[in-house]
Amino acid sequence: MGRPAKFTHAQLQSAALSLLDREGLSGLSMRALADELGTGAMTLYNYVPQREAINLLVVEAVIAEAQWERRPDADWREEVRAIASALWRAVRSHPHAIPLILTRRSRAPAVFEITEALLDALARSGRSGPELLVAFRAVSALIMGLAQAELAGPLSLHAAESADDTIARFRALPPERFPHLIEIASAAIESTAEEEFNAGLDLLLAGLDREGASRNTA
Amino acid sequence: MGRPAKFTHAQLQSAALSLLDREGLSGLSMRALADELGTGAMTLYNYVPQREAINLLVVEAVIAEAQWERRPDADWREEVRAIASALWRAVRSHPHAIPLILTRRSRAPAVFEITEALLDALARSGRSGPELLVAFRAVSALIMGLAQAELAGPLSLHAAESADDTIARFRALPPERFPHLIEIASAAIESTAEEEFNAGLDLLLAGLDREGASRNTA
DNA sequence: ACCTGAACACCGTTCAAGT
DNA sequence: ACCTGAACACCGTTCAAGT
Repeated sequence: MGRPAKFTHAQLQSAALSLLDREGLSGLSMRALADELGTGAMTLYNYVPQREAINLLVVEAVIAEAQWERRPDADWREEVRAIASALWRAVRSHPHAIPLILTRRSRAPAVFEITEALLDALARSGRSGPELLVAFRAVSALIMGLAQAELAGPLSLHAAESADDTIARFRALPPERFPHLIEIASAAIESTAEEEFNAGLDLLLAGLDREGASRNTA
Repeated sequence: MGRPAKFTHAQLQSAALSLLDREGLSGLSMRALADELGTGAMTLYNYVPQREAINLLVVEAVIAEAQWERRPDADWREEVRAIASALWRAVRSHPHAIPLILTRRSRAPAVFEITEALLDALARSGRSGPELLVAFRAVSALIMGLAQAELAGPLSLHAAESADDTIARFRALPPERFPHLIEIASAAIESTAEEEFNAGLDLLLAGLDREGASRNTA
């Protein structure tokens, strides 16, 4: 922590994120990031011990974008929904960062805040200890899994290939072997990611509700 | 096609997977894979158009390992559980492949088979079209998200750091700000990945059951 | 047809040197 | 203390050449 210093940590962070958004995962290199900042590659090592720290910086930035209205006295289902949606939206708005987030989200300090908020909401369903852990695991797995699914295709229409190509690829499958695959591919064409996320979360919330209720009455 | 050919496709595939298992994601390079096979890097391009095809080969191999007992007349919940567990186990036994699987699973033909089987089981809950799509999305997001969560820590004890280190890291968090985080970290120490997976899947199955039931009686 | 070495344009990072 | 160019050990891939 000396004097002037050419860049701030925040400058590195936002330059890295915008470079990633613009050029994709393979475009985020030390050399390219240095270029983006108008300096040489080695200068970055004055701010960061290794390349991996840039990845963490990016994950931190994306998670920090998740903002929601805190309402500690709202129904716990509403609160879970608000937090989960905020996280899902933040992640989705930086699709190239998703592989990084999936593998590093728990090493980013910013995730502690939103995780604690989610846990607080889930705890109000009457869970604690191992049950709280499982509820948390399930909700966050669902959020990240659904955010990811969009990128992984082939049910996604927003990938490199067009909707027509996707339909064509599924039409090419033998219908007697893959009738349901063809069925959901058709359904996917008419649905949006938001609808699917909300409906998927509803399924899990129904399970959380029911399991909580059955235990409360037992 | 062609004559002799130095290697079979299956040889490439299993060499790539064992190299990945042994050396990790960064150890799986064209040059290292060629070494593993006792040839030069450029030879691989006789079998594969680009590096990315190696990734797909690996994903294909892992998914193909998911085997389960087909029982088309069993209760749909049991069938979903059997298929989901098989997939989860296959993925978990190749942890270094997880980032590849997450982002490429739907481009691997082997995934069509198991997906159709999962869809068939889910369809027996009385769902079709958009509802079947959402049920499928939720189940597969949960499987992949839970398989991934283990690697991402910090609630994982199987990562590079020891259990004591993990506990210490959470003890260092201010308890008044992160009470629930500390609570589930303690719970995680005494639970296994299998227990968490089964309990998480139970939550979702309860939701699938309830939503299905309410619709059937409406 | 299948094979392969040399070479090119990239990486992250070490080292040694500058102020 | 912060900065930085040269150099090293890697990448994936093109090209041109071998059988």
